[in-house]
Amino acid sequence: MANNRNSFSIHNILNRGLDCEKHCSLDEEYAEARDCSSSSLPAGNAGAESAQRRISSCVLVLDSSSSDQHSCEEESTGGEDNSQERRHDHNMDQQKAQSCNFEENHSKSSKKRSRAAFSHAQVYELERRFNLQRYLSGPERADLAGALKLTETQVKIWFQNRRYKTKRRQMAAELATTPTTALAKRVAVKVLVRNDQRQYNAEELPSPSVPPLYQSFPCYPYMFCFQPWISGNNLSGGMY
DNA sequence: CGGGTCAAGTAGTATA
DNA sequence: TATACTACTTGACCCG
Repeated sequence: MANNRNSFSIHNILNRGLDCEKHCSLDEEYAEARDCSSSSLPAGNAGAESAQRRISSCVLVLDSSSSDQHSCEEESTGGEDNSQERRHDHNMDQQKAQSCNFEENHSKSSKKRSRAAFSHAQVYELERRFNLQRYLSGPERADLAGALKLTETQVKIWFQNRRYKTKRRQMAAELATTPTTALAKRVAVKVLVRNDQRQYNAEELPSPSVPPLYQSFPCYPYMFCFQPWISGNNLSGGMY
């Protein structure tokens, strides 16, 4: 699991947010969701569709008011009566109970884990901030957490998950656009014949029993991008 | 009901 | 050593 770590410096971190903005902006995701949301969604774009619903509703909220918790609660009592809104109502109730007592809930080792779902306004603001910068300093995180009525831990985890999600999507996109021939394994092959002359003795020939590839490379999801035979940096998980 | 999404949990690592 | 990171994994929830 820890085999493919990429070390990074503060310099990388500070530059990363700007470098990757073109790949993973909210606008792009929203546009992509819009493009795919009509008929015949390919497999895997269900999320894009729901993202569209989610984001568009966020825009509706935030266009007309601020992004604080009050506007959020007002939104949930608005005219829309779809399931998303019902979910949101539930989320808000859940959050009233959870978000304020987040640390306490964590100290209790309850068997049943509850999943706090953030409100539209909270997600929108988190996304907006994520587009500006992928990493938050301590004070920045505290400010954002305070503004969104979340804990610093929740903001930190959200950014961690968001970075990983972006990376996964980018890797999947790269994989989809990379021709399969480019992923073919490069194998060092001994030159057997050169200028019509044999370059080997019969006993030098390798054993025909070559173990199958899958024995050498366990099948982790997303790991196939880090196959060691791919030289260069194009697919080496080059961190955005 | 299966699969996707998401917040949180976990393990290992880097850094101050 | 504490903290935050990545790279998953887990469990709850939602949707077709």
